[in-house]
Amino acid sequence: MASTDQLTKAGEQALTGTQSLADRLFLSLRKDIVEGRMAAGSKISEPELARRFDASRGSLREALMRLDSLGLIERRVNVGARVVALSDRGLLELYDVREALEGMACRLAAENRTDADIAELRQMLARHEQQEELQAGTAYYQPEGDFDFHFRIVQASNNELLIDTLCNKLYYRVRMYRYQLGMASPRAHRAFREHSHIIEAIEAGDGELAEILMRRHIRASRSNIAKKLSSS
Amino acid sequence: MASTDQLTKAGEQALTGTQSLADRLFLSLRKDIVEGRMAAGSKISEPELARRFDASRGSLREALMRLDSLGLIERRVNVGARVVALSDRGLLELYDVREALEGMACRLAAENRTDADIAELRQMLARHEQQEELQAGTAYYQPEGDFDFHFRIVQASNNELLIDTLCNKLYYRVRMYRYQLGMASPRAHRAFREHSHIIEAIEAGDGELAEILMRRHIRASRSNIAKKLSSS
DNA sequence: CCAACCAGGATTGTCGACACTTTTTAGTGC
DNA sequence: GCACTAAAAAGTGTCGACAATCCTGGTTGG
Repeated sequence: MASTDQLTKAGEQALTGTQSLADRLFLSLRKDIVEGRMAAGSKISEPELARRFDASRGSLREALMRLDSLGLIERRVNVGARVVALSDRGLLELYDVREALEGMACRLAAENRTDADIAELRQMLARHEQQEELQAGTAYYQPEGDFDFHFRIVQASNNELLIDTLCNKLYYRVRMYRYQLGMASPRAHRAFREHSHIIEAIEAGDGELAEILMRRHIRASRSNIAKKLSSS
Repeated sequence: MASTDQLTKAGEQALTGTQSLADRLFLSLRKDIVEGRMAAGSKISEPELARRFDASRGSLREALMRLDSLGLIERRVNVGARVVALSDRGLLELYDVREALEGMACRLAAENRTDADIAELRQMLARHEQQEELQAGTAYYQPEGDFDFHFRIVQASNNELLIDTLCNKLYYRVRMYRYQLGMASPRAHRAFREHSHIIEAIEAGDGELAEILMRRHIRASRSNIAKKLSSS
């Protein structure tokens, strides 16, 4: 339950200019929820949080409102807010939505590809390969490497709505599940090859193939998780 | 600019129980934006709106916060909020996201179909057919009928995240474009046949086909719009 | 004439206090 | 001991006021 308690007042405001107190509260709370410092399903007390962050309840409520529309907390009128509960079903639903959206993102990335995008994707893949050779085995398909990959492809889709929906909304829920259920998948080598083939399809401008490969990639991950869930 | 000015204090609270003032403000403003009573791209003055709705700025700000995360307004720190601007690009982006998500919804609806869902879909289609025969021609593919159809299928997907994303978020943007650009498509008969085939695929439990047909259906509509846009 | 600068006014961000609702707790009767 | 009631405590919803910031128009200097 112990939180960071320190709002990075100066940090992170390079890009967007100054940010409000409510913004910082929002970012800080989002981090705490995603990384499990606020337990999933636990109740949220506005006065207590306001004291802890040394802010007024009004500003805090603004932050909570935004967490609500991110789907990270649930609010009920006159009752209060709780951190959203994690469930097997919720995780599987997330995979289905990602399959649809990231498949489309991958198709668009292939259709609108630019030299810069491809160069960056290839470079990232090379980095991952190096890393994989070093820590042969289970290391690659980790939050970091895998996430970078998916994140980058979505960015290359050139569809603002898609980028916003995935990168600014859904991915926080994904991260929350990863952190808290500790998804260390044993699909390291296979996942790397799949990533490689996806980039090839994008480079070739083959949107249809790129989408199919991305969907398979995500579906395979989903099956893997589903199997693990059913056996516990 | 003249608004409804009357918050339905009693209405709509049957399902969720009592709703807060901020809730009602949110619903009312959302309606005004979607239906164009607040012009797209226009600036929003918090004090003015608060006076108009006879509410405090705090409650109003809560409503604005939620409109922001719906993507219906855009806020900038210390500057204020504007109703989101409509653009050709934004409309086309919306279609791509819908194609991905509704395609998936359609697949899931086929895979998890229930007798109740199918009965309701068939019944709705029959209603639309009747309506089409009456007003032969351009009447069917109208906001109402078409929207009901897509809405119902998404509901049948049995994926809470998908339902929430489409029905409680994206569709308001869709409605906004429909209202304000007045999309009266001449695809009446064809669209109806497409709907019919989609339902058949769902009824047959053929998720793959159902998804393909839905994606084609949406993509055809997108092409239609794209053509119209480029010729103006 | 144009650019930079500087009030004045208006708008946004933040706060503390009050009203109402829900939950908890203490008490009473059976 | 248990169920029901009622008071009190805690929590949420709403409001009005103050402080910080931004936009507007006019002014000054080059």
